[in-house]
Amino acid sequence: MTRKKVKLAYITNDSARKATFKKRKKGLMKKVSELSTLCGIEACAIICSPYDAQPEVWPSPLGVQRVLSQFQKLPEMEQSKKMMNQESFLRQRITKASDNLKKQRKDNREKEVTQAMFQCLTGKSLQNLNLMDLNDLGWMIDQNLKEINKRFGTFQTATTSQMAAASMAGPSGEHASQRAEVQTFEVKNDNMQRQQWIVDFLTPQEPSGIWWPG
Amino acid sequence: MTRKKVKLAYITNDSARKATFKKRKKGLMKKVSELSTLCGIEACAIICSPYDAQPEVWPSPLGVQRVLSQFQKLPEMEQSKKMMNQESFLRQRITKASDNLKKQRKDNREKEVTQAMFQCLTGKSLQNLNLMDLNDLGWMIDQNLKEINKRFGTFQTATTSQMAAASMAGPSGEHASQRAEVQTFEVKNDNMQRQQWIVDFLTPQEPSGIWWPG
DNA sequence: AACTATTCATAACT
DNA sequence: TAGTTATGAATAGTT
Repeated sequence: MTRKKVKLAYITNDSARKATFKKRKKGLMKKVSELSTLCGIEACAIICSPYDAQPEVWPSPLGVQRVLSQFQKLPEMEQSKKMMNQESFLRQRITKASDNLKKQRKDNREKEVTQAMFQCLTGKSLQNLNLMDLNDLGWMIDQNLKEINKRFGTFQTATTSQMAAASMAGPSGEHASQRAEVQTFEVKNDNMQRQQWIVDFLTPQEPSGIWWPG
Repeated sequence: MTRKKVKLAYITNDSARKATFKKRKKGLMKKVSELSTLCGIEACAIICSPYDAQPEVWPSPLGVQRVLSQFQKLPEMEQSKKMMNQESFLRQRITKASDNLKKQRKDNREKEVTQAMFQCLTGKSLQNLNLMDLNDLGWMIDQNLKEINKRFGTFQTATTSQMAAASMAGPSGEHASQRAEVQTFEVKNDNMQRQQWIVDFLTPQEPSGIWWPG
């Protein structure tokens, strides 16, 4: 019943800390054992704690000595070179976490905009979207239109397909259908026109605003 | 998309072994780092592999030396005493696994019998149960009856409750209701009687066998 | 290297 | 202290 994500910090509660230590020490030893078995490499672990008079080691005193001798043979300078110290280790994890956050935010935004797009298709008003939302929405619709046209190109050039495309296009599609002479729904990536359309849309004194059926 | 449970053995495929090594080494270092942070203890890890010219260590050369000095101070005999060697480690895991298997079998059996009991209540025939099944079923029904009677004792002694109890009791309940004079459904743990009942039940030439509604 | 279905580890609870 | 369980984390196989 793990409640939260466990903040990575010293556990101040004594008994909780000891319990966690016991569990994690066991888990760690198991991991070392598995790594060694699966990959056929020599590894050792040494854990010193106030709970045990002696350090706990894996796999055995001799095993530890064997691995240590490999390590200690290296001159001090060489040791430092390849090794990861605690600071760089943490720095690496922070960087990773930041990258991840950024990616998540991007994903979330894309999902939001996609949702807005589909809400358009089911007739929801766009009145509560701000300028940035509308811009992103327009971009996404363009992307979808491009994809649709690309697929059209693969199969046919007949005009019978145009209606289906229009029904999936949202605002830009609507916009496009107002100039029905255009033979396909090729995206005219005309940002100025869109900006104007959005401004028109957001201007309240225009009573003939675009409404979605629903 | 992990298919199987990963048998704990040397991975013969070279590239798979290397990939696993990389992933698990990273995971292991993270675990060591977390243990150290969460519990405020000094730990180090050293991993030697053919993939890296030098051993990889955590948390740093100095950190390793610090932990090692604690370890190496101990006389050899002391070291061996508390330490877990590879054999005893594996032996411990085997014992644990066996215990677990036994417990699982017990649990499964209990679930089986419980299922049979509820199938009784929904009118399924008992013809395909063997002697051991019936014995266990009887035992379980007794346990349930005991529990029911215990709860009855807590609330009331009125006879109106008896019918509800009978409807939950399964074969033994049916058996009991044939001696309707009994004031409560106290379990008469009469094994001889039950054995006889089971034998009767299993004897095919008895056409007046007990049938469950359904 | 990135992805996900799945196994594994374990925090919180008895 | 040890056992249980829901949930977060690690990772095997794949792309």
